[in-house]
Amino acid sequence: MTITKTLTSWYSIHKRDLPWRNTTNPYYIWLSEIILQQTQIKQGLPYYEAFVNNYPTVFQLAKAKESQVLKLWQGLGYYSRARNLHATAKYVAYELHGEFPKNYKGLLKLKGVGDYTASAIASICFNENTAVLDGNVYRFLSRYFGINTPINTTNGFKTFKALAQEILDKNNPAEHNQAIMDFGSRQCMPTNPDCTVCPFKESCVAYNKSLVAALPVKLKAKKPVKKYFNFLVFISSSGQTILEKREEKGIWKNLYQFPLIETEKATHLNDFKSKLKTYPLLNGENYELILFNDTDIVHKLSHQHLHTKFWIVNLNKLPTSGIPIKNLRDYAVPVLIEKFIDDFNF
DNA sequence: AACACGGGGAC
DNA sequence: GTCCCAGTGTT
Repeated sequence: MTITKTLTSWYSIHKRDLPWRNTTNPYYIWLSEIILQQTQIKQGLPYYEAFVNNYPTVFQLAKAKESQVLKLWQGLGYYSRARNLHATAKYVAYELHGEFPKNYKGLLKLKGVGDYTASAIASICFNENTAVLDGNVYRFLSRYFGINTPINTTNGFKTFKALAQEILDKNNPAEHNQAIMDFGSRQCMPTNPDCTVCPFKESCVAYNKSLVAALPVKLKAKKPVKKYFNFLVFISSSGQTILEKREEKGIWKNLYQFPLIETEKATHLNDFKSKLKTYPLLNGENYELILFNDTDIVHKLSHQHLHTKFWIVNLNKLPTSGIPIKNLRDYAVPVLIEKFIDDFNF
């Protein structure tokens, strides 16, 4: 029995019924693949439904404003995916007349489409023999073949990509690729897989050498840096507040937030008050300052831990142009801000 | 080659 | 707390 026959036999019983499994339309496959990058299916599924419903074709996505696309993406993270999604939709709609490239090489040129996504679309939509290599495939291959090369290195990528390509079913790459990913996700899972029911238990190197928990090998990530954020939540007597768009590159680009003052360490009421005396927006203004959260809210991201205070600034008239508080929810904001808006009773 | 980029969920 | 998730782009 070949690997691929065992995989597809397993897949015929255990495959999940997912909305993008019933189509080979590259627009829908592309949409699902971008949404699922570094994202579990359970988390991405409602976003896929929302995008399909709001933008049934690439032309409608192309016509949308980026702010609308980011609003629909709100909460999913890695927002460059949404910005690249929109840019690519415009490119496909207006430069390629709505037709996605029909092979790996062409797909790879699209913004937000890398080796994995190009391989997935090329195989699923166009039956091109390009093996996918995602977290699930890394895990299965490293265990089955007993390979301890770290997966998050250039050498690891080359090694596992070549192996994935070697075992790819050249007669049915679409089925093979989806089967191997589902298998990694549902049978050969990261922790405590039930290897006693695994169809590969006779030949799996990791299982037979008790290396399942040790594979795959992955180089350690850096520790996240701590940052100290102070958001100024302006509230005017006419019910307005101030939102700013994050224009600079980096985290949350093109999302909105309350005016932010970042400090080197945690602040307290009195030193923050004196700090505000040199803050341009509040220079010479009369206002009342109230700290919303007594203890810092710690928002944990992969690379940053954000220790956050929300300062309520009550005043008669805003020092600059603002927006009605009732319109706050029209703007795409980070989850940290969204949670505050939910918790604070405006 | 190393790093930045979100947020949720499992253990 | 640690690790992972249908990875990609930048430096």
